[in-house]
Amino acid sequence: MDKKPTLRTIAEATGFALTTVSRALSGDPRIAQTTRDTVGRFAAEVGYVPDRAAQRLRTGRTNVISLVVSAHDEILGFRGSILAGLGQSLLGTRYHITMTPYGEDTDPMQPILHILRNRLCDGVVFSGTFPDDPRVTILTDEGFPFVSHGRTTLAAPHAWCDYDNDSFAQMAVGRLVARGRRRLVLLTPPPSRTYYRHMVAGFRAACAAAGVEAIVPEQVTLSTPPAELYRYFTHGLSRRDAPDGYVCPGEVAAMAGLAALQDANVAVGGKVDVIAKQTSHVFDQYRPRIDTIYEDLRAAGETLGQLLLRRIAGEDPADLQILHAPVPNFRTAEALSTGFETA
Amino acid sequence: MDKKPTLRTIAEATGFALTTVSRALSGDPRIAQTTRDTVGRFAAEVGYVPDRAAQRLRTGRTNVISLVVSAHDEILGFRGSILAGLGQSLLGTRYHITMTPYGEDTDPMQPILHILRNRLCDGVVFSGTFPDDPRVTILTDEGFPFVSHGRTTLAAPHAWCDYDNDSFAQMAVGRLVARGRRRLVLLTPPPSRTYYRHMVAGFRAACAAAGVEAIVPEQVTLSTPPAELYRYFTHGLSRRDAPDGYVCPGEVAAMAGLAALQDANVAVGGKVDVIAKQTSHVFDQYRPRIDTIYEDLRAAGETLGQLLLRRIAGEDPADLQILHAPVPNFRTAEALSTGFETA
DNA sequence: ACAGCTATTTATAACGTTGCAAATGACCCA
DNA sequence: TGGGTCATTTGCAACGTTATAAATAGCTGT
Repeated sequence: MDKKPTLRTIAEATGFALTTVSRALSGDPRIAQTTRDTVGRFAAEVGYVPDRAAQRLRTGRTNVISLVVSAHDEILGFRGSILAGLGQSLLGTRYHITMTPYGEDTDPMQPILHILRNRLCDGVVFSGTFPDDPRVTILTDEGFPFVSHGRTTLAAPHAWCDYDNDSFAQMAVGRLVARGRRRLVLLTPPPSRTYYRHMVAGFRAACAAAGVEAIVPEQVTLSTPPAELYRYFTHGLSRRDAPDGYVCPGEVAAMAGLAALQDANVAVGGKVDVIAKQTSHVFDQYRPRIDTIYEDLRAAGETLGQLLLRRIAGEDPADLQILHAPVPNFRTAEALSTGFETA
Repeated sequence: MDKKPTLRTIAEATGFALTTVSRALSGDPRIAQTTRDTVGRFAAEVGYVPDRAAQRLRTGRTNVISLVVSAHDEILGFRGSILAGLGQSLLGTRYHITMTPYGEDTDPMQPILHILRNRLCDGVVFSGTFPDDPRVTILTDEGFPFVSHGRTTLAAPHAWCDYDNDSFAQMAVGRLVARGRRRLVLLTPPPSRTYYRHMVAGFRAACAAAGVEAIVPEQVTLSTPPAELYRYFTHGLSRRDAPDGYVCPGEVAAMAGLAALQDANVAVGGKVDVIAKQTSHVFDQYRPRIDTIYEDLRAAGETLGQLLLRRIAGEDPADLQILHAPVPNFRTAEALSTGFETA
């Protein structure tokens, strides 16, 4: 493989000046069409691709997007799905993706500050948003393009993509109530997250509207280790006023619950129902079948990418806010009776 | 936030020349210890970090590692786990990670050629290795540092990290035989992959040694859609000479099989056993409990990173080959009888 | 034919870093 | 005193690109 072609290579071969070649390749209208064609053709022929480092040094643009996620966001492909979607939306653009993981012990602010200080990218995507998220504040103040996965309660508008957890909870409650459940439990994310509020609000509202009991445990969350969740479920079963419907907005939590029910010989769908939020396809093959509601993380990643590109292009953040709707995946009557459903 | 400090900032402030500052910061022994201290202290104070683009332009080193994975490698966090481990091993080094996904339709060679042509990184990690993998050939020829997840049958040694699928199969067969199974099926990866050979070899050898029947279906693989796998399993149950043990080296396939058994009212662990390869922790919460064998993809990612760093440092590829051993996760006697086991 | 255009092209200088060759000064020994 | 050695520091150039300002050529209209 011969030496990498540069602008100089092309300039010498075509007889034009360096500047002209550079302009021609960027499609500058000041350069004659014929010249642009000649240069473009030759560039394609030798397989010229601009040197990213040189471009970056000169312009300050990095052509890089950073995905900043907690090393903790690992459960069943959260990270991979977001990443896949992001990659999809950036395919064919000049942008590359770099991953910036941070440990559970580390401050979520640290990677952001590092990026800001060293201009490591042209835009940031992050998840796990808090109501009063300092990352949003500083990025907004600096005028640095970003999109958060999740909303805040901050006054200044910023770009975000979020899942409608309020609707999710309402939909889940609606389904459980339709199946005759009267004492519902919602397992929640850690209360510090913004979406805790949306989810609990939707849950309480729907329960109140339906006139059923709403139980929101405080001692366990979706981040509680599975073994402990298992015990929580097992405990609940033996209580006199045992809950008869569980909303589990996480796959691991749902499986822990289902395991507890099955180990206690409680038929799922009989005395008790469990409804899960599904971000992978695990439950498609799970038995017994349960009702689930999808959250498409890959689509979220794709939206995040698209919004970020538009933000980088200068669009108003207030126009860059997208809420994804939950998609129910409820068992059919047939599946409920036979336990089997053709895929 | 004031302007980003550069070498010049430090040079002017300390009174040393640009070159001296650069050397002092890189710990060059030709620079006096006192100078190094002064410069180092001041750099830390103003928060100097070298500009990656400039370094890269000057030295040709990118300080970037590329993870090249198929957009298809998505199932239950394959990609995320490898990535997490890779990130772990690169934490604290000067390397960043970039993801280069390629579509199922695209040639796996394409991203490699692109990287090679444009020197987009200092080292490559890729997975899904073939026996006669052209990626290995070209990267070796070019002398470009890389580590493959998986082996080849090529003569020239190269750096790799692999999972011992031969042992996996033997271990799985051993367990099934110990439980009295006599007609065993191995679901395989697509035959084009190198590890297909290892796995089938281990499976056949172990079956022969134990004197049990070895069935290796050709019409279905781990990449077959779950619904079709489901039908394959259902079909097998009704045959006169029905298999009584299934080795499923993939979580989705295992769950499809288990769903088929349960829908057909065949007790898992009764007439038939299923043993799965587990790369996430889904089966920890799955009921009925089944025997599994772990493949730690996070550890694989970490090993891949470590090997790549050593390869970049110039170590002989022949010394950079690591095989990860399977870790059995078999049900205890108690769990087998009660169906319950304390976590 | 000449000023005044427009269209197109060009030279030069940076961006921040590091490799190379050379310079400076201090010290030592004859 | 002067040449030689050593430790330390310095100036210059270059990596490949693009922004700025300036130059050139070709035209127009009077």
